[in-house]
Amino acid sequence: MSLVTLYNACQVCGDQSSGKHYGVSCCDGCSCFFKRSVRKGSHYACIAVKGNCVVDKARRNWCPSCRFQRCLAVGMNIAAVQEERGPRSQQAQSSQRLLAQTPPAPPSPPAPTVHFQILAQILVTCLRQAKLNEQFRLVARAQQDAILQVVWSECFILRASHWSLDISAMIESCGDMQLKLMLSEAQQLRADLMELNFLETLILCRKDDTNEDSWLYGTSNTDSTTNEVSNGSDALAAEHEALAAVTGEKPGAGCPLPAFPKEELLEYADFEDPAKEMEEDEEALPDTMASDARKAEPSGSSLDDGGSQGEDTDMTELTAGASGPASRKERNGSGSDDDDDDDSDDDINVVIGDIKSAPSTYNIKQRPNLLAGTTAADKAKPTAQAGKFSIEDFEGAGTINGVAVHEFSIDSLEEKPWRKPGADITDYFNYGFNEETWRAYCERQKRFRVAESGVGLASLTQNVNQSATAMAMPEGGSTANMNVPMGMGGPMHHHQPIVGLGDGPMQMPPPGMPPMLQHQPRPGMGMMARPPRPISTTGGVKENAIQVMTAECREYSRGGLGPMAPNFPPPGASDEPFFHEPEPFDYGYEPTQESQWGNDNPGWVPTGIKELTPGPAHHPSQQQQPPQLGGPAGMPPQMNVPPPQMSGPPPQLRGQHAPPGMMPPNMRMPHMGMGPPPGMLRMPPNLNMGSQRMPMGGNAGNGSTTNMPSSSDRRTDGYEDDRDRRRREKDKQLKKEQLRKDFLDMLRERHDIERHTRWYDIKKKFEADPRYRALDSAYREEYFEDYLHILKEEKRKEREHKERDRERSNREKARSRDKDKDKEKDKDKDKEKDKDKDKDKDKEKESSRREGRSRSRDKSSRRKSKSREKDRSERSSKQSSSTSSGSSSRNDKKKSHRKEKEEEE
DNA sequence: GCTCAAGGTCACG
DNA sequence: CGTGACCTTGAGC
Repeated sequence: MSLVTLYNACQVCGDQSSGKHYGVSCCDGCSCFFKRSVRKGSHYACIAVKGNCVVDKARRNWCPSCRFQRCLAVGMNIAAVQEERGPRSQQAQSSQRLLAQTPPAPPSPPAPTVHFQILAQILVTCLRQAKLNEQFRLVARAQQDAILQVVWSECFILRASHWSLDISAMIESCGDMQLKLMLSEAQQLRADLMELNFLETLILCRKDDTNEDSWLYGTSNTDSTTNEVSNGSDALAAEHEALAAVTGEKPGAGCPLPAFPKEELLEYADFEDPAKEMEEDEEALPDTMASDARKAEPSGSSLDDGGSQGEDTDMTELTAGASGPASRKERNGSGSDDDDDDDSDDDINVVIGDIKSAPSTYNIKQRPNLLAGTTAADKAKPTAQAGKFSIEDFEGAGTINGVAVHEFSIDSLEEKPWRKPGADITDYFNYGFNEETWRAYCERQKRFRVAESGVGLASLTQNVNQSATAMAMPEGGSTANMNVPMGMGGPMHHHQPIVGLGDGPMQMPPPGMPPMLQHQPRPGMGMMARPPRPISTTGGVKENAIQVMTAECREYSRGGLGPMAPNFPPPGASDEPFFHEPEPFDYGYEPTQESQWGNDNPGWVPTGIKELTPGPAHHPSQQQQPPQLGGPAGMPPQMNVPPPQMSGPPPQLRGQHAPPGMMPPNMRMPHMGMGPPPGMLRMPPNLNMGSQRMPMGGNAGNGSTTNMPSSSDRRTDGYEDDRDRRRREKDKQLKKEQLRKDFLDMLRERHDIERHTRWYDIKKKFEADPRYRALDSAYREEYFEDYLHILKEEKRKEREHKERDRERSNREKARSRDKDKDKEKDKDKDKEKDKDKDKDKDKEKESSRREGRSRSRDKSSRRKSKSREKDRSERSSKQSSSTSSGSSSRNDKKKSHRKEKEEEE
């Protein structure tokens, strides 16, 4: 082992390298670990599930999965691991036999198996990442599987292009130029981790022709909740399927990819599926494969699609309007021409009738104490069923002074009790909101609501304190406002009064509202517990009870949007990257969206979707709105979305599909109000539909169809707004990071900070520093803690290093000491032997004296030879024992050998 | 004979 | 039972 390698760091764990092992400079531990893993064919599962555990000296044993993955990533050569040779005692014999029988296999040309292992590793990683994708997780498992079957190849290319190890050689060896080209194109994106994840989400969550039929729109059996038919496989089956697809079994692969040996891949799929255990009891993999349209789509183009969208990473993001398929289509140039196609599935239902008086099929759990009043309409509603959500839960916003809670300006409060010293902010804000984040949250709520239907606008007008804010609302909201034909504004002011805006007691407030205004999320609400949207329960204006229901509406409801109680994170959260970027040191509890937003049941999916899927009976033929009732003539179909006030199912559909207690068709979830969930990119374009919907309601009121801006315009506006917003947020994030860095640098400049230094003691010393001032006070202490943590880590490493050095020097000293001792012992022995010889000689002399000089010489020579033999045997026994104890060295052997020779001489 | 990179062994946690 | 330090072995120079 050379000194150079001695002080190299292990490429796997950073420990001291003991030389090159399997092609990589690494430590004994990692070498051994790799060898054992390969030999045993160990399949590990990441303990943290994420597959991004830190592999360093201290933590390399935490997660063997990640360690092995790291081994592969740094290029350890599986093929270099030889077969077991058996115990040493038998090695000599067996090796001779082996040598005679078979020529030794060359260890290193990287065999195809290595490629497969690594490529399979990549594939498993990207499948796993997909499963962990925050947005993708919102989709039902079975749907995830279906999507993965279609898009795995794109994800694979994406991951492969950014794999830590350059796999281009492997890809090249596959001989597929197209694949190589795609890979290099993807590599040119040079996406960072966040962008990578974002692109992946785009791939996973985009809507396209394939999946809207098969799973997104509920025409397949893939819904996990409604279709309990399970083939016994778990979600891992998706990986199997995807892997199988690579092998050519399934035609779903869009990308040309190297043909993996199926066995190996399946093995790998088993190998590292973190979700396996978690999902064992989950639903089966759907049999439905992607539609032909999707298959026909050149994977390259789809990747390019993702890639081009990658440029928009910072702008697309959360809102359906911006990131949904419509925007994609617009960007692709087909624009609104495709709307018809889009909407062919939209199943527009126009329902005329007295919704209020009609028996609702919603399973409403009445909460009379919270309802704004028991109007006739309210009374008409059916009684609640326990465990089901209530439409009021959604639609009935809590109110403060007659203003919906999320439209109520807390700035208007003269007294802000949560600011008082000693006040517990959680007494006033739930879900981690504080005044600032709540305010921003409300802003966003308003924006979305206004964009959606104008209802928010209406409600804003009720709030004097906020009207100005609303009008000055940045981004999409204002645009939408301007587009709202106020002339149609019946619904806002008269025809469909807004729940919670009345004088009655407030209704269900959104999460985060002051407890005084809020009730706890109810069991059974699950993902439905989203912040409500104002809806009429008080007006009961029958003549406007027109329902236009679109598939988007349904899709919005069922696309897994539920888990987000508020459909988008609070502003505080929005500062965070859209994705959870794997934190290298992140092992602890990580608040998920679900946990933060009080989602009781993340896996919840609305029931009855399959049954509720509109059949041919109410397909466009039926659903085309009569001109006098539906949207204005010529209005794009997606404009004809139901007015938010709608609270009952289309009468003609009642009872047709929905069993008693089920949600009505087209209303799988009483979605209404909020914006799309973060990153629900696959949502249909009209999810951000308020601006389209509102005029619809207005139109219902007076039939006016004039001044209707085109939906595409509005969507584009929303898209632009979102782009800006994303840009701003990204900039903000960068600034924040820079501030943090500066702050840490500032701390580092002071050398008197120690582990136990307290922030309050030291912060005064920084007050003059601009870096200190630049940072928001809320973050200072936090970053200080971070710095202390970093200090600790550094000290720990230093200590370890010193200890290592000390141990090494001790070891060396001990060795030299042992050698000295051995020498001394040998000398002593030699002396003793000499003495013995002397004694023998004396004895011999004596005996010779006794027996006679003539015979003595012969005898003594014999004795001498005997004693020599004895000595030799003694030494050899000693030598063998020392070698068996493992402490002998070659030097010792040589010494003893020399002594023997000397003695023989 | 040296170095390097395979192997095996075994105390340890 | 996994880990990792340590030792042995054999090929190549």
